[in-house]
Amino acid sequence: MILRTPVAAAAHASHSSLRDPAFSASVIDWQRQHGRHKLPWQQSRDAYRIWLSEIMLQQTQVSAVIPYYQKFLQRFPTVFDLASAPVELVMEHWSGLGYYTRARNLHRCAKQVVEQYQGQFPADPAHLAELPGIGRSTAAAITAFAYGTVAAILDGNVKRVFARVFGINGYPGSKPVEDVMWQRAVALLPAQGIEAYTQGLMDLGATVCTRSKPDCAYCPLQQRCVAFAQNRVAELPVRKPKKQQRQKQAVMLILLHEGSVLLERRPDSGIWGGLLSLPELDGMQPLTPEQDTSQRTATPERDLLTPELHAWIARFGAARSVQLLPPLQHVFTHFRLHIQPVLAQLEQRVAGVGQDAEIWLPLDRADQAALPAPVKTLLQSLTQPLLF
DNA sequence: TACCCGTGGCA
DNA sequence: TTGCCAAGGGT
Repeated sequence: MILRTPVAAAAHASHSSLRDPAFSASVIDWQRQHGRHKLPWQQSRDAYRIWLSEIMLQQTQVSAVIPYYQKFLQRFPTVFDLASAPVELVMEHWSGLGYYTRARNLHRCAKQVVEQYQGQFPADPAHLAELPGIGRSTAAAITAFAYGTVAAILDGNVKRVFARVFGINGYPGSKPVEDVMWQRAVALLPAQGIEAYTQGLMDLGATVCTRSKPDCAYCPLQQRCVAFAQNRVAELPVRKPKKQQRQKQAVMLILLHEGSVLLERRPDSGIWGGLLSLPELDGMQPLTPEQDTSQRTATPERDLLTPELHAWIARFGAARSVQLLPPLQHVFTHFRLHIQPVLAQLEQRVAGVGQDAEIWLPLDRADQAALPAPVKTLLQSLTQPLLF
């Protein structure tokens, strides 16, 4: 395996089979006639202004950026003004735009440009991409607009256009698909007119080849568009696959004595931080998919009513009975929790075991306690034993 | 490598 | 209402 720099890899990937001068010619011609020319950052070739706009536009729509861009430029007219400003002031002017590491990287980048490049943004995208907050695509956009450097961008607009025009299946966010698209992006670069070409790809994606209801009738690439020919415009690019919810399981112990249940206070950080909850015997173990699909049936008792469990219970007293209750699920934003309740009734409670971290709550007060919703539901169901 | 990061607009 | 996603980069 030969290691290559991104630039060398890009050049290597520029297979002649992918070249197609008519593609860039169509984009350039369309951009000059129908593209956007009056955006605030298009009025100069000042690398500082172009850089600022590109950072603000990362994952952010034009309409949201414009007021921030103008206000920012008014307060920080040059890279020197920005570099010498306190980061708190920069954050104030970024507040509301989101993705705040962009603002910190912007400030760091300004300092580096001043210190390492005497305030002049480098014209080599490889050098530019070394700076904080500037990746391969942003570096190419900045150098193309500011210096006319021929380099490829690959943002969300380009990915959408490419996915449709070339009929690329697969999620563009995945590494292999992105690699294919970078190869296309490099191979299709024009020798002349990089500014109009780069802007044209962005404009096409933003105004014609939109995510929903694209204006194929006015698209300069319609004749060569695979998705249009196959009537698959609505299907491409492929949607981001829904990440399968993480599955976790917990065995919760319901230890009863004289109408009260044993609770623990959870750590302040993490799920249910600071709430009271039932003791969890084996923490939250991830479930294998096989286990997940078999959750309809209760875990075999022999697997759960172990000697360790009985020993754990015995610390609190003599158990009259230990039994499994029906499992239940609780859905969080980012994972699904499978709860296996174990009900144990104490004949006698060992005195002095209850430390300050252990709380005995009367069951009839469960509805008022600071309990997680599924735990509260579980405890309340105990007062209606007919359910079991 | 897949996930995280903020906010607003849209269907 | 909810989910998806928009001029990506850092980890």
